[in-house]
Order: sequence, then C-alpha cells, then structure tokens
Amino acid sequence: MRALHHPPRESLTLTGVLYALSDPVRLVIVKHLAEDGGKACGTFCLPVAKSTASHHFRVLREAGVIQVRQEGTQYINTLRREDLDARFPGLLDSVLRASGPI
Amino acid sequence: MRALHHPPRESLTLTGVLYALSDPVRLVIVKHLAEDGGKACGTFCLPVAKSTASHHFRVLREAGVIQVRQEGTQYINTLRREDLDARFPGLLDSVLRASGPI
DNA sequence: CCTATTGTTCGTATACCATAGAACGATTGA
DNA sequence: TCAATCGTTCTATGGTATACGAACAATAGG
Repeated sequence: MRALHHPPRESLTLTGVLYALSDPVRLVIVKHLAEDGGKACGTFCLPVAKSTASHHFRVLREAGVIQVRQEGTQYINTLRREDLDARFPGLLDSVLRASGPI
Repeated sequence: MRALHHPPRESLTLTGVLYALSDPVRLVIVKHLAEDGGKACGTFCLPVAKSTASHHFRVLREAGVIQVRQEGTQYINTLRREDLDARFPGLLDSVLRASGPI
C-alpha cells in the first residue's frame, strides 16, 4: 500500500486537465464516475488491458481529475468535483454535458 | 493559395477539441482570438518558430476551433464560437474563464 | 521585374504517449 | 499457509507530437 499522490487544488493546471480529458478511454471513465460516484477500477469494462487502464487512472489522478483511495484490494475512484469546479468553474459540467450519456 | 480544410460543425469531436486546447501555445492563441477577433498568425508573439506556430494553427483549424481565411499574404484567424457553442455548450466559455486574462 | 513579407510545407530529430505482457505487492478468504 | 483477487509497476514497442531550419509559394509594393 503506497501513498497515492494527489496534486493539491491550487496546482491543478487547465492544460493538464484538458489533456487528461482528451482521451476517449479516460473520458469514459470520467463519465461513469460522474453518474455513479465511487467505483473500483475493475467495474468499468474498458476496451484496454488492465495495465493500460491503470495508466489512464494514473493520468487522471495526477491531473487532479479523480481522487483514489484504497479499500482492501480495490481502488475506489471518485471525481474531484469540488476542486475542479473551484478552479475551472463550469468546465467539468460542460464536458459531461457535451459528451452525452454513456 | 490552397483550400484550407475546415471540418463541418457536425464532425467536431469533444476529444479532438479538448486535445487541441490542451497545449499551452494553442491555448494562448485561442485566448488572444477570444479577445481580439480576427488576427493574423504573425501578431501573436509566440515562443516558438514560425513553422511550429503554423503547426499549432493547423491543429486548431483541423479540430474545428478556429476558422482561417487568406487575405493577401496574411492568414486571418477567428474562433468558431457559434459552432463550438452549438456542439459543446459552455465549453469554450469555461475554458476562457478558467485560463484567465492574457 | 525585383524584393520584401507572410506563412506553409518538407525533412528531420527528439520526446512523449498509449498499449500490452509479465512480474510484483497487498489484501482477503478458505 | 495457500490461493485467488485486484491493481500497480516494469519493460518494451509502435505511433504520434512537438520542435526547428531550410526551402517553397503567394501576394503586395516599389
């Protein structure tokens, strides 16, 4: 169990968040999290290998888009809605609205 | 004078637009255009060579973020605000607001 | 014409990203 | 203690981005 690094709210960057959201796989993850709250990595049915999925969760976490906590052998992911809304008001909502339903 | 390809509104993709906006140089271009309307490529004082700048204008154009028209030896760039607002409501505004003043 | 201006295109080098398989670590449950 | 589960980390690879200089094309102005 290693400490997962989460950037503080102040150090989130717009370009970093936009880049994190610009990948189709990562966008699917974010959309799922927006609908369902905390979900483990294995519950997403992503079209990539688990090592690749892990990479995408890491990119999202390091960009400040998601918060990850360990529970047993699972890693529970949640959107950092408050932080994103505070730093980039309206951005997440417009992305979620534009991307449509899952 | 070659025809510059502009994707039609319907074929703009969210991931494509987000990716185009996720580069610092391109974000600066977009912010300038949001403030000043139509501007030629040479008026941006970008920290890259002109060939690189040309590449970034091309990425923005092919993602559907900007419209480019030739006037004499200059290429005048404008934001595709209406198309972006129609396809991805609120997205451009939130990005511009989040990125702050130039 | 000739030249200057404006920006594109080409060729190339470097760096980074998405992807996957294999190995590993941590936890749970039998 | 042993096996199964869940996800990460390591390593490698193919593809793509970004960057620059040099060469090119088109236009405007003298």
